[in-house]
Amino acid sequence: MAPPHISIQIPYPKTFDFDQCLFYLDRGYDECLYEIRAGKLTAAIEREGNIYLFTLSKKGSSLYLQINQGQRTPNLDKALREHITKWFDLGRDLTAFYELLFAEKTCASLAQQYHGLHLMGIPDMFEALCWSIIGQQINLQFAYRLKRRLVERYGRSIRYEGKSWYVFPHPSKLKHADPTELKHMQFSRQKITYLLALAKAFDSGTISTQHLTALSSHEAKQRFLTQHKGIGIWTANYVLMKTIRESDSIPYGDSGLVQALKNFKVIQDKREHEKTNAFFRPYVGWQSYLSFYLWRSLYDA
DNA sequence: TCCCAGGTGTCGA
DNA sequence: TCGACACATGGG
Repeated sequence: MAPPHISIQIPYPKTFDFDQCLFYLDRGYDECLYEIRAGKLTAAIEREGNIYLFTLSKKGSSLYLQINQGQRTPNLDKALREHITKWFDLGRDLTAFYELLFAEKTCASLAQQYHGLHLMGIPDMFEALCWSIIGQQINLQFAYRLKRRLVERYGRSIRYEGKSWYVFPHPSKLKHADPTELKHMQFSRQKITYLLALAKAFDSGTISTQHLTALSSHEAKQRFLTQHKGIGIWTANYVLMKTIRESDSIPYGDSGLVQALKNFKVIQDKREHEKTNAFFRPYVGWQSYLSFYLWRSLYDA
């Protein structure tokens, strides 16, 4: 175990506010892959077959990452740094986005209320796709419960101070999951079919982040994803936004997005597609961020 | 009981 | 291409 005083420093851009991000991560759902307590984030991560536990906190103008469990190596330091940078989108400065919000006026309050909130990603594409499928057409509370059952049954874990810390199940493990068992865990037949097919596709290499990022256009990426059963346009856009951080990936039709647009009086009905498009048009380059901020606004509505 | 929730697939016009 | 509908389950 690494001595507790050893920690990795991770710098962040001036538009970043750790507390805003922690608030988003800790919205009161039964999250099973990390824990937030007293301004610190603790989570497990799997690298090169080993599971490590780390805690992330803020001191001054840097984030500090402490490894609680697992042997520390230079490779691990680098991997953790990359993981946090991807998860919190630390490579991005939001100044231009805030200028746009102020210029467009309709949602200018977002720039003030959530200043420093970065788009919280899901770096692992398999996890992002599974999570999208789990969450389709059910309420988030139930979706989190299903995720917990899946993770605790098929995910690897590490013990630390009397508690198990899980990482998301690996495709090679999930592809062998028993459909009957998943049914007992309250997964619908559709979700079971989609999840098992997805696990097989990842395990065989049919779907991979490398394949996806190699495609040239947003449309090509959408097509690549939506040819798989269970992945529709909403899921494709959600994953492109959360995993490879496409800047203009709007999850059209999303019920939360529709609600937020109604709250801001942009639309009155979800079928007002042209009004929605016109609203998003000036935000090219930041449409994913705008969608994310609109989701965030729902928790204060 | 009814409607909705961070949808998707299928079918028929 | 588009709308209607089935799927599936919990919460308000």
